[in-house]
Amino acid sequence: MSNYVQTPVQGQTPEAPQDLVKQIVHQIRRLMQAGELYTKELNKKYWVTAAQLNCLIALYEHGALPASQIAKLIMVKSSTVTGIVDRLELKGLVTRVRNSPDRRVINIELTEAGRKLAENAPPPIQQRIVDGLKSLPKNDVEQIVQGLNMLTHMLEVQDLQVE
Amino acid sequence: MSNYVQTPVQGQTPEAPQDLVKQIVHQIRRLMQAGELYTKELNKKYWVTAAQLNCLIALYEHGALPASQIAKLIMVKSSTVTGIVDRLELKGLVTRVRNSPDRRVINIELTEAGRKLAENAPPPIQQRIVDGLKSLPKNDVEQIVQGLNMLTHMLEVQDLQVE
DNA sequence: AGCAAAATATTTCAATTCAAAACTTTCTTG
DNA sequence: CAAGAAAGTTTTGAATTGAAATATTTTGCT
Repeated sequence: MSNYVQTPVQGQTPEAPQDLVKQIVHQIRRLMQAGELYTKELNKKYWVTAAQLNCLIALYEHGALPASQIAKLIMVKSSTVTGIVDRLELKGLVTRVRNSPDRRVINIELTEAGRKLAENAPPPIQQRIVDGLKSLPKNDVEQIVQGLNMLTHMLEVQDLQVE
Repeated sequence: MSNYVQTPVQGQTPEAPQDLVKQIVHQIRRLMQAGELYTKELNKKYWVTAAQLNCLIALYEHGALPASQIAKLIMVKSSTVTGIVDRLELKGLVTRVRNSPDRRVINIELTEAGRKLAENAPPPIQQRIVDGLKSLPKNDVEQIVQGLNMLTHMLEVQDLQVE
């Protein structure tokens, strides 16, 4: 924590912290772009995108799952899962099986190749964060977590208010 | 700041804060999804997406700009700007003019309609954050900013290492 | 002058994402 | 039991995003 942390201007009105808001929005966009660039790079090197890898890992950790459950775990709508699973299926990493008594549900399970890929997984986005966090004191790590918690909690409360 | 902040487990090894990393990744995904849901909602109500609105606001604040400059301001690659400007042009909110001595550059400028829209802009994502921040003590706001700063700084340094 | 390199913008391509609508199957209710 | 609501999945359509390739123009160097 150092020179790149801009300290707020003295005498700022507490009601309209416009520049702080700008900073926050800016940072969020940077996070998103970092994620996008990372997934492209991942796909080029390992033939699997971040979304696909998240899906594989969810299946590895929880066993075979229907699309709706995967959607909840990787935080995406279920129509998005369809496309991700399509591509994983084309690569032979998962299969769709209709083995539930409820014939609406279609379970998605790892193939052998999928399981192997999930096991010695190519570095997901997490690894980069792990590496970065190693160099920070624990207090800073907790500050990041709490800041994000406040932010997401805030945005989700706002989401509800709009409905 | 309260119950939704998960306190870390006692006796955790400082070298592998796996659950903290999981929380951070989870929060980032929540931020991204909040942004996605917001832009869809915005588009439904105002016929303009968040990316398009950011582009309009950049032009309003800086005057006519070439695509490469817009790309830097709104933090996307310039091939992305092309598509955004295409759609804004279709709606008559911007025009492309080749008025530079350097005939490679194509300046994008607001039309009257675009200027009006940028002036009394429909609430961009910022507004939601402004509203949320109002209910937080200033210390918390600064914590959010600093947490994000650390995170993005970390990811961008990592980005460079990959090149 | 001439030619290679750089800069600017666009095109093409694939992946992600969500909403809305469609489809199938199950559940509920009268 | 039949009609319709609900649940699970997929399809369709539009926007965003970035990489890579392409086209045009400018610049720099010999």
